[in-house]
Amino acid sequence: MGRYNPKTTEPKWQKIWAEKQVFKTDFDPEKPGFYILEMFPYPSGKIHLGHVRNYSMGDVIARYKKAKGFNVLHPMGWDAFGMPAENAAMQLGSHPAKVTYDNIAVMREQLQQMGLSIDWSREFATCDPDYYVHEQRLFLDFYAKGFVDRKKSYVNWDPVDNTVLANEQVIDGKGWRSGAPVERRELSQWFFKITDMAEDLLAAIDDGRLDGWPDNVRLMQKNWIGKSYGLKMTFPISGEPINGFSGIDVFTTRPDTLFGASFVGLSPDHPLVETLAATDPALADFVEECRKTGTTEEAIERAEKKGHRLSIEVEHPLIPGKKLSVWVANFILMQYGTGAVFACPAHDQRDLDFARKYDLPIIPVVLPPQEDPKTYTIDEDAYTGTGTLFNSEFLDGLSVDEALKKIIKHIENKGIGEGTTTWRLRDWGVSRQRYWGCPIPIIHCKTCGTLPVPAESLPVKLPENVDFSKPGNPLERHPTWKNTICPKCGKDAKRETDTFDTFVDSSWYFARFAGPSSDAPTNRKEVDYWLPVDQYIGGIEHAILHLLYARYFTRMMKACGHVGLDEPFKNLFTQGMVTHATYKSATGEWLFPEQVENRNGQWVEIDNGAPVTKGAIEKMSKSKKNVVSPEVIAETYGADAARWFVLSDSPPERDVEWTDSGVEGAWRLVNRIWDMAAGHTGLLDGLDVGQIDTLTGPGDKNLRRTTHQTIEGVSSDIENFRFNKAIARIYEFLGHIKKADEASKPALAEAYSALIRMIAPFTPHLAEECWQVLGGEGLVANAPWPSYNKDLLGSETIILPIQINGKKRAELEISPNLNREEVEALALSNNSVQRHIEGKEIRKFIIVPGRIINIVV
RNA sequence: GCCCCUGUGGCGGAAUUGGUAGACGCGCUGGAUUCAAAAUCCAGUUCUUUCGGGAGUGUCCGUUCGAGUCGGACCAGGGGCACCA
Repeated sequence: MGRYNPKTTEPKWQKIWAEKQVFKTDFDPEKPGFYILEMFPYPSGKIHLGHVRNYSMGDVIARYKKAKGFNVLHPMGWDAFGMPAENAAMQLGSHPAKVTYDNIAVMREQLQQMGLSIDWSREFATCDPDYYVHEQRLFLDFYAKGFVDRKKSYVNWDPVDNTVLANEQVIDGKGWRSGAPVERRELSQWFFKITDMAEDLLAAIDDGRLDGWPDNVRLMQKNWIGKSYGLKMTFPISGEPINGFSGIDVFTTRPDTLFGASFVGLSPDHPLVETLAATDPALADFVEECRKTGTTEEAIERAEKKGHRLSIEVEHPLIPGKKLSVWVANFILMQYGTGAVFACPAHDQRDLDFARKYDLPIIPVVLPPQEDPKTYTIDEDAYTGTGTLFNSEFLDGLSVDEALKKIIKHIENKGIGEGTTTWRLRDWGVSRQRYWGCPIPIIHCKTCGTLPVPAESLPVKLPENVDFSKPGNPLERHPTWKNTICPKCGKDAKRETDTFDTFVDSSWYFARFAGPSSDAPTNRKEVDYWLPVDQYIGGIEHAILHLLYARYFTRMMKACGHVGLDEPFKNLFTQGMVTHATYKSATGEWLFPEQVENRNGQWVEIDNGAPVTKGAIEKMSKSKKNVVSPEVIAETYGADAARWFVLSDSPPERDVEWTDSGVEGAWRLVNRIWDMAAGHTGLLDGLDVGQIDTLTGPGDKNLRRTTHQTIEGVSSDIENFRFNKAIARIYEFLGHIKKADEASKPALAEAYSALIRMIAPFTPHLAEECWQVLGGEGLVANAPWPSYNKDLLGSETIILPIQINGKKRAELEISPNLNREEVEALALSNNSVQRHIEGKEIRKFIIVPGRIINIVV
């Protein structure tokens, strides 16, 4: 037998799997279905290590479940709409469709070379009109059901390019191309009313529907939805009403601190502020200044706290005669609550920072335990903990919880406010002013208003001849595309030129896979059989947005009869990211890792020796160029070694920092297994796989015990996503097989048969080749998973560590079924134990059966 | 800033969830094989030591017979923050 050559072996088996349609899946109500799905990739051009890791994990599960007798659905498609293709069109002049489909062709080839057990017959891209026509149909259904809304919201506006920018395109508050300071601008946009379902999206997190999800993801979603109960109340404006406002409605989750109120703060986007700014140039300047912060919560929160005092004052609702100043503050978000707050600086850090800056009063009203009300003061830090109310009239002496209840009741009784539930979650804005997305099927008519495109006119296809020479939305400036006629009155009308957020595309693709050629958006019969996805796998970076939108979308689809369930993903596994250091040239451009090297401790560009700044270790992303291509590994060592390697070292949920070392080890393993198999040609000839497990032979107890222990361990490791541990076990098993010289042929056959079937999910090509050489029946891809016999797992003796005062001093090898007294006697007779307890009194004798002995002296 | 996560030898990591810290792999050292090399195989590898032992899981403090694991405070790194996907 020659050396193992993946270059010929891997394509050979891929061809055989394809010809025999081993991974093609059909609806079969007789068999239990198992739907495994990895988050589908954006076709960026080449697969990267994150993909290899993600799809290798999914493939292990898919092949394992198939071996366990499930009808496995393991599809693949492309999240194909999005900004990068449109940017490429602007920079290189190529059409987004061409760029996208070219990239898909390359990446499909690369994925196929990995030997994944995917049913390629179900493949689609979200930019296929055959896919997005159904997205438009779904939208019409949602529109009819009242799930869709049109309202104003803020976007990043580049005043030079006259275009809307994505958050990613805003760098230090400036447009990425123009360099102009970006403004926050209001625009009418389409929304899905996700807040209407906030209650159920939240409830499902804790009522068992998401029990198969990781706790941290559930917690993140819970915090994101952000249900909170508080008080909405009015602070009357002193004197005459201003511009029709007689009071300011504020929302607070800490009404217990009402007597510590120091001032009232308004968002720069608050309607009252807008009316005042019309006649107050200084205020208008301040508001404009605030709007330069951009739209992200992060930017607003991190910006230096700034305020502008208004000329109006409000009255404290419970303290007659007390007036509070009113400020516009840049950190107050219009989207949350009422866009106005009352501030209690003593018990809120942001309010405290603001109060210190503008010299506003600080009145503590919650006294921490063990503090004296006469001497208690607030220094650097606001006190946000629990305690006893003081300085608060009728609330004095109450706990925070009691005070919250009492004050809400009190305000409600006075009729100046009410207890209210608010949500952090905002409606989902789906409008994008871009070309490369699914057109929103809406028609604007001057007489009839806004109308949905009639279902029979779908799809609304993207025009192909578009102009990318300038920034802005090509659909908007296309000479003819937006011209249409009103479906109601027949007069000239305009198409909606916004396209969908790409999160819409990825919110239902999993349902489409269960019937990819259906005339309706979904094939109900197949959807009911396959869904929910039994195992969903993807990056932790999608923990909130994608997963929350998909959960909401599924509810909307259910309401329209397209699916029969609320929660699309039964079990979720979030893998860690593949990270790598970033490198920046002296001119501030990102560099690929292969462009730089370390010379005497200094990072330089290989081409010209120019100095390079090594930046943070971040998730691999094309925009920062800190990517390592898996091609080199696959070309040198083959797909199996690459798959084995990405799963072998790190626990799957953890981030991995990529290093080159270690691939060699995977390559060695491939060869080692091949050599072992090649040394036992025909070992499995004529043996029925199912029968091997019951064979017995003399003198090979140890080998059989190891074989069955390994089967048990590897099976549970795979079920629990502990691929690194499964692999470690296989390494140990290899060592045992090699040393089992005296084992009989049947025991050896059992070991080899189990070994090859256990490595098959990890290194499928190698497994097929070995299976063939050993004389296994059929394809290992179709072979059942090895089973183990519980009776063969146990060993005759166990090793019990002995501790004296919690420190290990000796070991005891005993039979596991000795009783307590016998163990105690054996322990005390041990030499090392005697030396350590000599002359001391035994105060406690702890025996944890099968675990440990601890003697306290 | 807010929410979530992570931290163990030279490196990636393991530890049955409170019970022998360092499985397995990488790297390194020594040996075998070879004309030589590659490949392969075998052995060793937390630090320290007067060879009895002592120290040790980011830092400090606590709970316990016993802490990598539980609690508190802190430090460092990563992810998300609604138009990157």
